[in-house]
Amino acid sequence: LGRVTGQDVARKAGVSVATVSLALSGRYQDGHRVSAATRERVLTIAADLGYTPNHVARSLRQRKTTILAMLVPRLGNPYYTDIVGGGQVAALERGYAVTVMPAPDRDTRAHAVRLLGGGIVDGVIVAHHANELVDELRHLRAQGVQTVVVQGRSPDPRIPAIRVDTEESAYVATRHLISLGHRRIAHLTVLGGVSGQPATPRSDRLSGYRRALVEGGATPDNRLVVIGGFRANTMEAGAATAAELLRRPGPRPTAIFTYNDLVAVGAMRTLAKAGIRVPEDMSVVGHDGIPMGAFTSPALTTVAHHTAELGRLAVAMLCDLLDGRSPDQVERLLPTELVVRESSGPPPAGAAEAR
Amino acid sequence: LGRVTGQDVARKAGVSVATVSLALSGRYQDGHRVSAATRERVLTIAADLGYTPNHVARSLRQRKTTILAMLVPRLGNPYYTDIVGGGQVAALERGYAVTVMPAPDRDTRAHAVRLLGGGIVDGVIVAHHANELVDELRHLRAQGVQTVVVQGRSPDPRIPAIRVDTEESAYVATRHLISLGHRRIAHLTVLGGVSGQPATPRSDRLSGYRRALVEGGATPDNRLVVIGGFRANTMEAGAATAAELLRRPGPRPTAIFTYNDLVAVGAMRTLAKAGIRVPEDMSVVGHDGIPMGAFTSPALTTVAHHTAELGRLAVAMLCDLLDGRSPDQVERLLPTELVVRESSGPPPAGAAEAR
DNA sequence: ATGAAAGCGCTAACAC
DNA sequence: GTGTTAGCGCTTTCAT
Repeated sequence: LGRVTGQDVARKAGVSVATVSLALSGRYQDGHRVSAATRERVLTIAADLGYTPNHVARSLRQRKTTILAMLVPRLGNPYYTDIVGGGQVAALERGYAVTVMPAPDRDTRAHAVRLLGGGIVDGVIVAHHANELVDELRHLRAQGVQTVVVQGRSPDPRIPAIRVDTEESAYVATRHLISLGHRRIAHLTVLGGVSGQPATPRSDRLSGYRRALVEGGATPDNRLVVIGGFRANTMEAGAATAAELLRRPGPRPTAIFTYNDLVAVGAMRTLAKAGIRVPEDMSVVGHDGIPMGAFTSPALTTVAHHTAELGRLAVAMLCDLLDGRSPDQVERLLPTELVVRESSGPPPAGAAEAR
Repeated sequence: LGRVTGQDVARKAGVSVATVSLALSGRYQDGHRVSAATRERVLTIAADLGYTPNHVARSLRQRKTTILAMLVPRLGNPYYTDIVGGGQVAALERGYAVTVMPAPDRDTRAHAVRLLGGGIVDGVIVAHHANELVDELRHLRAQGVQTVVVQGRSPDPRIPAIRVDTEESAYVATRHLISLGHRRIAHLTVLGGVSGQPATPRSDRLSGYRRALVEGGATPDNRLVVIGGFRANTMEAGAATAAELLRRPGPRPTAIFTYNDLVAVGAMRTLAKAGIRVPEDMSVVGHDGIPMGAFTSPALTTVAHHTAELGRLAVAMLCDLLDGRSPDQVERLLPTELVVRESSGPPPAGAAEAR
């Protein structure tokens, strides 16, 4: 379908393509300028014809796309989409557009990385359990595509990372429960790992949880740790792991700390169906602070990340990289914030004996 | 940062760039083939050098990007992200990658449309109250970028649309409440409209709601209709409009039908805080069937769209368009499904007198 | 102030 | 089988 090109505009305006480009770019540099008259004419004709410069050709020529990509595992988790939201406003301020590539599985991930490595964007922000994407990150870097990691470790000094200290935030969440008087605290978590290596539960949160437990004089008990599958950071998985927890023999926990807020929401659903009241019978504390947590009943106590800020800063770092400025620090940590709402309270009266 | 090009590979392999292209493309057509030996050599050298074809150059040459864009208002609403998810698998099956462009406001929307019109993708799926995007849609079409509308009207016979009949689904939702015995049914809705024209509440759902009311022998009462602001299809807006509803004088409704599930979740939160039990004191029925609705307490009764299918079919239609096949129908309607969960039940015993 | 020409990296037509 | 050549649509020297 005959797209209208700069050539068409040039012909109709009786000028050269170079002039069309100059007129439209509005760049008044060097001795190169275009008279107000021709400029005007070119502009009207371009508008008449509905001319839009071919962005692909421009990108090829300028070796610059003015587009940033954000690679996320899936859009179903508001945690990632909130990061994207923050990143997008920061990008727009700097003249970049943001495009989101969801890569839920191996195939789409491979496809996405191949494309991104092909220079269709100037840089990419990887918000994607980045520890599992080391190869992909290196590949992108090798192609000259600048990258910044969000909420993952930097695999390379030239790839800056920004994240939240999840060991610490898990510690804070668990300590909150301890300070309420809980001693039997369960943890619902998720399997993770780099391909080719044996899978282990995501260890940061687990160790923060254990640290708080030990510090509070409670002995970590593996029967209280339920490990969901690989992509088990979902409401479904939360419901399933909570059900598994309730099935296990032995005295019940009086509180649950979950991998993230989605898991907490799923767990609360299972508890409600089992007739277990939150927080009277059992407390629930989530992790990451997605908006949904403020609207559940009871509203969810959580350790909130500053998600939008995370995205904002990632974009800022990426733009610095693109401008040739290397960032002051390779790994940047953002603080978290304990948000106490309604789902956490003191353990039930009878629980002390069960201890 | 010296990207490695096909030229580099050619030089090192002692062949021409054309051969490199041929070898890598693996296309065995016409008389054009490359000997197994050179093919092998090119491949290893390419791998050694870490060569990735420049996708921008390829796109320019082939006038084909093999990328599809999905334009969505924002990522915070799972409704849209579920559509994207469905679209993505369909796209991948056909060899296309999907990229998501969130366009929450005027600026980003303009930016996105300019880019998309510049040929950076082969086609775009607009899942974006498309009635408000008529100009943008026409612009894209004029640029030769194929477009398909999801959940909006087709503004042009050459732009196919796929959607759910929301008048009907609102009718079904309301009729469900009527059949449970409710007569005072409130509706929380959202302001919409095309720019330049006076804003009105999104009329489809409102009229389906009214139709069911009239049919059920209940008189529509505007005091029971609360209209949120422009982008009020959120949990926050649901909480606010529900609060507004409770503040209004006159007998309380025994049920609420909401614009969508997010609004329902927000409304349920307000009801819970006001000590109003759902469904014993008041029923709530949502609309669109996002996953979250299955995990609230009580679980949300809703009219589910087949969201993933919507995305899947949109991509199928778009690919047909790209292959030169025009779709059988310009507007395609998908059925909805009433999902009765826990948030709807008979009105409280005393409610009959209040009628 | 404007035009001619080169070239971004790739693929496809054609020649050999 | 493989190399040569042209050209996708744009921007950007360099002349004029």
